[in-house]
Amino acid sequence: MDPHLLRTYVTVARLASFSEAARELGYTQSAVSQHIAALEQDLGATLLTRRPVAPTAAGERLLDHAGPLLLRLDAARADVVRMAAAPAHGLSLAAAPTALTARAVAALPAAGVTLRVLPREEIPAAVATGTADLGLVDGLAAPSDPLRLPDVAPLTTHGAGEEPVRVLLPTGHPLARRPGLRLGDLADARWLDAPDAGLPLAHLRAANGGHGFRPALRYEGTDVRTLTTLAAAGHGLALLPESAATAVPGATAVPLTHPRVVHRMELVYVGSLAGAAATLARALGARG
Amino acid sequence: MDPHLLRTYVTVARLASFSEAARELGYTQSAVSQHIAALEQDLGATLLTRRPVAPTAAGERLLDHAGPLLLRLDAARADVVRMAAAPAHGLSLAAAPTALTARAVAALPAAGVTLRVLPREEIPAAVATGTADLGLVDGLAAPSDPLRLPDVAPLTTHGAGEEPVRVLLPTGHPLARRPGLRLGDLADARWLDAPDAGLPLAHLRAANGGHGFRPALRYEGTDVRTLTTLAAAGHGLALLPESAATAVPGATAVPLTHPRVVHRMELVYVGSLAGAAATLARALGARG
DNA sequence: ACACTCGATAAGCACTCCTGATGAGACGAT
DNA sequence: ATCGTCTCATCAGGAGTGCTTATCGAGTGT
Repeated sequence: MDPHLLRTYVTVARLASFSEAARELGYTQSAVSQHIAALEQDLGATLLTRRPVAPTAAGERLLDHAGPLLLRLDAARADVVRMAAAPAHGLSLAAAPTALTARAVAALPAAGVTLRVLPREEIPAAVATGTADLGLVDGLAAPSDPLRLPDVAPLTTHGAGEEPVRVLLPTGHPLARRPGLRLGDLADARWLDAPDAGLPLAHLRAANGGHGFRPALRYEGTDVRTLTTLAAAGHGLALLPESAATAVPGATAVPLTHPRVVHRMELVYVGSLAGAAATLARALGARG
Repeated sequence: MDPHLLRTYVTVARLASFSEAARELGYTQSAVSQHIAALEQDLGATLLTRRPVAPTAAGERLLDHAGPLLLRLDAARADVVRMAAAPAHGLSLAAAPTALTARAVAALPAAGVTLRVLPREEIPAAVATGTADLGLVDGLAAPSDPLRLPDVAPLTTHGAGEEPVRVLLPTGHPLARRPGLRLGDLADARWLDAPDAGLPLAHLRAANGGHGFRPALRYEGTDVRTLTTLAAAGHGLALLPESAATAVPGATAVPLTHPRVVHRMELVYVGSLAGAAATLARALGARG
């Protein structure tokens, strides 16, 4: 199972074409054909149907594995290379959209920081592969419980604060006057689905036994303001940290009383912090 | 970063010898030397000091990555191969020690099952690499929260029941008469440390901010009866699921009132269940 | 001082892996 | 139906890789 072969396999599967994959990878079509044949012989299973080119059942399983595998490989290489390379001069921070509270932004130094906003799931990968020196992820969790992060590499995490969670709804909404809301009562409401902006509706549905939490409008992007505007306009409910949900024109943020979850922020990095990264981490309120 | 090179690297690091590693891998010493040289050139960093052979800082990082990486690789291969191979006749179940409640054991069919008890952390790997068809893991979690499992491969998990947690102490112990105990009050007590038998003291310490929960006696093994006997003899406290902690001669099991955690069991498998495995899963009480 | 162990290096050779050319189906247009 | 075209499989050849054997140089213990 040469990573090379794996890489050509995933591109062939993605492009659904041997010749296209060959062009993209800089090989000849012949080489790609031989790669796939070698993989199939090695594993003792046909991975792709030809004409049309599509993964078989076994091929689908391999695809599930291949992504994380190649990612980990990149992460390992980046990690080791980083130790040998000269320390970077700038400092780059990858943050989830809703993790960028005013407090976090205020903690950034005046100059020399590159800030990149990414979907939450991609942040550990970005940190592991060296795209960012420091990651700031967030998510819902039971109070003082650590977040569940995809483990692409051995990463270190530090808690960096928690805050209450609120349900954002249009001011005219019948539930907007309530002092608090229970999530279970909102399963049948219309929700915003914004996986990249930190509103993982699928998680809520899963926590509710797979029922309810049907998406009304799906937003693909990482802008929280857009999200709050959509919620205010009645396109669906949004579950947001207090700091992101307050002071939204035309919307009311009602505290969530049950289940007892908080919006938690965590700092992610590889190895140990040094220099500017350590300073920033302290400023962001990282606690052991 | 050929997995081959990675594999020889980890064995060299483990054996702290090029020649020994060559013998174990069936290569010549020369080949091993060239492998390491190739890796070092590829990554642009020296990974090992020679004489004595020991990993450098960069090498240590690579070692951290290599284990999970090679494991995932094995898991991927096993998963794909399994799809092509004939379905196994027997059914093998890997279970964590404290996950084997009387209810679980009663659910096993009369014949045709291979049962293997493993430390909790190894079960996902065993299932992923095909060593077991079905895994039964357990652990402490907030009520209805899923467990945190090392993700070696894309695995499916199903909740399979929760039960209260109890602190097991000798009947004569001053705290044994209490109706309930708070974990925070027990940080300074003497605890049993049994990582393989499902008593991860390190987790308790981590949850407590790294303080307290000092190990009194460390037990390396997977036998729960031994553990309860040790607790009854006063060698240290043990945190166990209700079903494992009750009816222990000489010991009293006091409910844990805070934090609100439960002992949760989950079924782990790869892909979807079929045949005997599905029947067993239903019997074990798996819920969607 | 000596033999011995261990890792690095050099040379040789088999084998791998790529390219370029050709073959074999499938599909659409005429 | 026939042709042209597109796509993947196969074949043959050559550059390069990766292994082995052989030898060296540097520590190490006797």
